[in-house]
Amino acid sequence: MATALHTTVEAQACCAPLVAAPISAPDADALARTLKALADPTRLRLLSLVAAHDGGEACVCDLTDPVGLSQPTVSHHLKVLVDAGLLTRDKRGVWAYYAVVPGALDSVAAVLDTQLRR
Amino acid sequence: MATALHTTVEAQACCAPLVAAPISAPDADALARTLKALADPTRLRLLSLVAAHDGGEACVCDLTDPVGLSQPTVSHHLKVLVDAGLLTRDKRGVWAYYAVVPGALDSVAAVLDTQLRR
DNA sequence: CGCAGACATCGACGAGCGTCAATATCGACA
DNA sequence: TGTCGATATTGACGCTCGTCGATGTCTGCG
Repeated sequence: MATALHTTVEAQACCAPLVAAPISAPDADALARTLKALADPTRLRLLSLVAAHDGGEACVCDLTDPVGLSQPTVSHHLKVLVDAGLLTRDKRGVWAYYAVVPGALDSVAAVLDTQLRR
Repeated sequence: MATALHTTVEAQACCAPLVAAPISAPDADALARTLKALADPTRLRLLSLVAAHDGGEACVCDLTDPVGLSQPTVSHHLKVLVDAGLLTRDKRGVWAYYAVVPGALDSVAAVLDTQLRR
């Protein structure tokens, strides 16, 4: 589904007029959906493992052992991350290769700084 | 309890050697605790409302109406945010004034960029 | 074709979360 | 002292989440 986080980021990320108006309810909902996908230690480790892997991509078999969970559980977490727009899935032959979406984390960080700073 | 997020941030936030090694399990746990506090639309709105309020602080009575929830529920969410180290509580007389912790959100954003970028 | 392996889906279970009404606590003020 | 008002705490409810074992689906290979 890839929640878009289309919150209007000000022209420049640095030194915006700080918090002018509070976040709207729909924007808060969208941000919360993305953060909920991130707010799990296993998913953070999976994201990190994929990012640190050779070529920036990894298949499920590379990730099952490091996190110490069953294969269905790892597949479930990866699906959550893909649905949140944080990971991409590329099935080549028998293997499914996951890679981090380039700007996704930056967007989250930018919204946090822009909308909630003081 | 104020989870510290003491993950060692590289010397400069910009252009670090990207993801060298995956996040450790304890670090992932600490980050997840903070993100879990953020991953709720009501708490995001409360954080935003406090940040946007005059003087950077607000009491419970200022926040109950905008979010449309009961007073105990708002108090509960504020306690979660304080326990996560994202808000401070200052009780003056009958009122309790909440304010955003200056660097907290920046830390979260920095860890996201540093540990999970590619 | 038939088998083996990689991954996804399903169903179920226990734990945790968000919300509320009811109640408790505490400070201000008459 | 006694009452009022602002906030915190408690107990309960329904719902969501993380995890697993079992099973389904699809690909490559003999």
